Amino acid sequence: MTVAEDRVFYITTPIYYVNDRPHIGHAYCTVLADVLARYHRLFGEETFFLTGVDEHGQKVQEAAAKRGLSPQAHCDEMQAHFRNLWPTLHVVHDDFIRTTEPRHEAVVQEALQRLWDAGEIYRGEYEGFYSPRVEKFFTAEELVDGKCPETGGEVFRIQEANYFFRMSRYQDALIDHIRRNPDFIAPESRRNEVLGFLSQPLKDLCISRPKARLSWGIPLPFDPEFVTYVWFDALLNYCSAIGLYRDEERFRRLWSGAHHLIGKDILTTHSVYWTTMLMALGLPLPRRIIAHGWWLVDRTKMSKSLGNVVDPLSLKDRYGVDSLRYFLMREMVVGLDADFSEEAFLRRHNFDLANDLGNLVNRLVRFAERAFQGRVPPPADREVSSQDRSLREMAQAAGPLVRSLVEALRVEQAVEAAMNLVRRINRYLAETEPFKVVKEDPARAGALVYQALEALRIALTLLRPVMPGKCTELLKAIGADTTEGRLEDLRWGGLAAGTPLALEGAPFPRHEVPSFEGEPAAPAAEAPKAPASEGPALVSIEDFQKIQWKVGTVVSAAPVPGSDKLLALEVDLGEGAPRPLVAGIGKVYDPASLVGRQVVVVANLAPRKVFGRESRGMVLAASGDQGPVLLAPMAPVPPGTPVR
RNA sequence: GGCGAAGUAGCUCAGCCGGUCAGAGCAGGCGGCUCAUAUCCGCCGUGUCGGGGGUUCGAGUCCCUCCUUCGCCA
Repeated sequence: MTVAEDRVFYITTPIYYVNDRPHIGHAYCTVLADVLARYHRLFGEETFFLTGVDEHGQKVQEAAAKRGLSPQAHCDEMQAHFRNLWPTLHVVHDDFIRTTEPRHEAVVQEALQRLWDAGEIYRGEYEGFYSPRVEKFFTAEELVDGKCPETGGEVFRIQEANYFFRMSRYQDALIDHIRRNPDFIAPESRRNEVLGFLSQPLKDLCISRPKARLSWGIPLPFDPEFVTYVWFDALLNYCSAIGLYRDEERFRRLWSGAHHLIGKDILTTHSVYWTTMLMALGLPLPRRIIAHGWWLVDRTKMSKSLGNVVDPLSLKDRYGVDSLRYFLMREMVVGLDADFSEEAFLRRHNFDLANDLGNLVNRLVRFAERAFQGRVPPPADREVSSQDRSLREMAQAAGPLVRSLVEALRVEQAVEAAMNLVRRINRYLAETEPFKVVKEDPARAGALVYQALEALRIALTLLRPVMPGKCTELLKAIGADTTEGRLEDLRWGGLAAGTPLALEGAPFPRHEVPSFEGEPAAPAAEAPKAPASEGPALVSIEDFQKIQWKVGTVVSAAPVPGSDKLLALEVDLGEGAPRPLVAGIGKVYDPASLVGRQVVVVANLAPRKVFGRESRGMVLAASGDQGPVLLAPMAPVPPGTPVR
C-alpha cells in the first residue's frame, strides 16, 4: 500500500459525552489525534481532524431537568468545557460536531429512513431489564443479584415495542473483513477481542427508545413515537460531519481515509455496531479503528488520603503545554495503559526537553551570538569530516524513519527517533569542538555550527507535530522558516546563511523534581550517602512523613477462617466507618481481648487482599521472639490521633 | 468458566517471520569537556529472558503445561 495516490488522512476522536468533565483520557485521545493529523499534514497528505460532543440521551435529559434547564440549554453550556479546552492544549481540529446540530440530525434521519425502506430495520417486541444508568437492556441471566451488571444500579422490567436493526445479517461479512484486513483494528489484542466477540451469534440491535420514556433524542422518521438509540445516533457523526447525503464528493474523498481513534471501552460499539451499520447503508468501512489504553494516575486511582492528587491537565499551566503533550506522546505506547505521575513527567521534561533539546538550542545560539554576529554562519563548500557526513545522513534519514513509525502508530518511537537526532547533534559538537576550532579557523567553526543548526532544524521540524508551540518558537530562534511544515522542510540545506538568530531565555527551564527515593532534594547539601552495602539505607524526613501513623480503637476482632495466625480487625480511626484490617497476631492475641484496645496503624498503606479479604492498613507490633507484641499509646487518645 | 494478552537488568521497557537478541533509557560508579539550563560527551551490566517439558543443528523468539497479573466475554 505505498501507491502514490492522493492520500487522505481523516482522523476522528470519539464524540465525548457532554455531561463529562474533561480529564486526562479525553485530553490524551484528542492530543494524539492532533499529533497524528499534524504529522500526516507534514508528510504531504490531505488531512481532516474531527472531534465533538455527544448530546443526546437520558442522562443529559435528567441532568438538564435537575438544573431546571432545557436539554438544549444544558448542552449549549456544557459543550464549552470541551470546546474551550482544546485550544489550550494546542489542539487544532478542522471541525467540531454536536449531535444536536441540524446537519447531523438530518443525516441520522436520512440513514434511518433508507434502512427502513431497505428492510434493514424491523419492528419487534422487546422484553428485558432496562438500566437507565447505562441506557442498556439486559436479559434476566445477565443481571447480577437482580441489578445492573455494569453498575449494580436498579433495573426495570420492560416489555415494549421497539425497532431493531438486522445486525445479525452482517456477522459473517464483518468477520471476513477483519480477517482480510489485519490492520483494521489496532492493536492486535483488541482485534482478537472483537473476533472472540464475533465467535458468538450476533443479535439484532435495538435502535429505538419510546418517546414516553426518553424524549431527548432524534425522532425515528418512520415512527415519531420513538427516538433513536444514542449509539446509532452518535456513531453517524463521523459521516454527517463530512457531508454524507449532502456533499457526496467531499464525503467519499475524506471517508476513504477514515481513522477512528477510540478508548478501549467503546471497542465493540465501533467495531461491531458501527461497521455493520455502514455495511447496511452500503458505505465502505473506515480504514482503521485504533483503540488506545488508559492513563493510571500514580499507579492507582487517585486517593484523597494519600494527599497526592494531581490533575494532569493542571501540569500544563505549571510546566507548559508543550511538555505535557511531549510526555503524553512519549510515555504511552498506543494501545497500552501507561502511568501518569508528576515525577515521571518532570523527568521527561528535565532530561529530554531541558537537558538534551533546550540546552542544545541554547548553546548553539549563544555561541553563534558571540562568534558569528548572531547569524547563521555559512556552510562549508564540501564536507570535510566523517562526522559531517554521518550527521547529515542521520538527519536525512530521520524524516522517512519518523514517517514510517507514525504510520505504524509507534508514536513514542517516532518521538524517540527525533530525540536521537538531537542527542547525535550534542555528540557532534563534543567531537568537533567548534568552540575550540573557532580560535584558529573561524570559517571551519562556522561550518560546524551550520551543520549542527541544520540538523537541529530537521529535528525540530519532526518534533513540531508533538510540540507545535515550542518547536515553532525554536525554529524561529535558529533562523528557520516557520510556515506550516511540509515534506520539503525535511530536506537537508534549508537554513539560509546570514539569517539572524534570536533566543530569549532558556526554552525549557529545569524544574526541581519532588524528592523521591534515591534523589537528594537539595543538591548543595552534603547528602548523606547511604553506606555502600552495609546497614539500612537512611530515609529523609520527607520520606518518613509520607507515612500516616494513627491511633485507632479496635471495634471488632475475629479469626480469619483457614489461617491460624491472621485476625480480621475493624479499627476505628475516627473516619466515620471503621477500617477493615488483617493482622498476623492470631497466635498470640485472643480476638475478644482486643476489642476496645487502642493500637497504632499505618493508615495510608496501599490496600491489599489477604486471604480474600481487604486489608486497608497495617497494625504495628514489635516482632518479639515470642511473637508479635502490639504497640499502644500509654494513655487513651481519640481515634485517628496522628503519631509523629 | 471460555477466549486473549503480558511476565526480559534496581526501575520503565525494546526485541518482526527462530540463528551478533541478550538490548535502550533512567538510576548508580568512573573519566573527559567547558560553547551551554550543575548542562554535554565517553566508559562500566556474570540478567536462570516467570517455572518445567518439547520441536530444532540452534529458541525470550515455535509447541505443550503450570504459576502470576491484566483484559474481553459469559
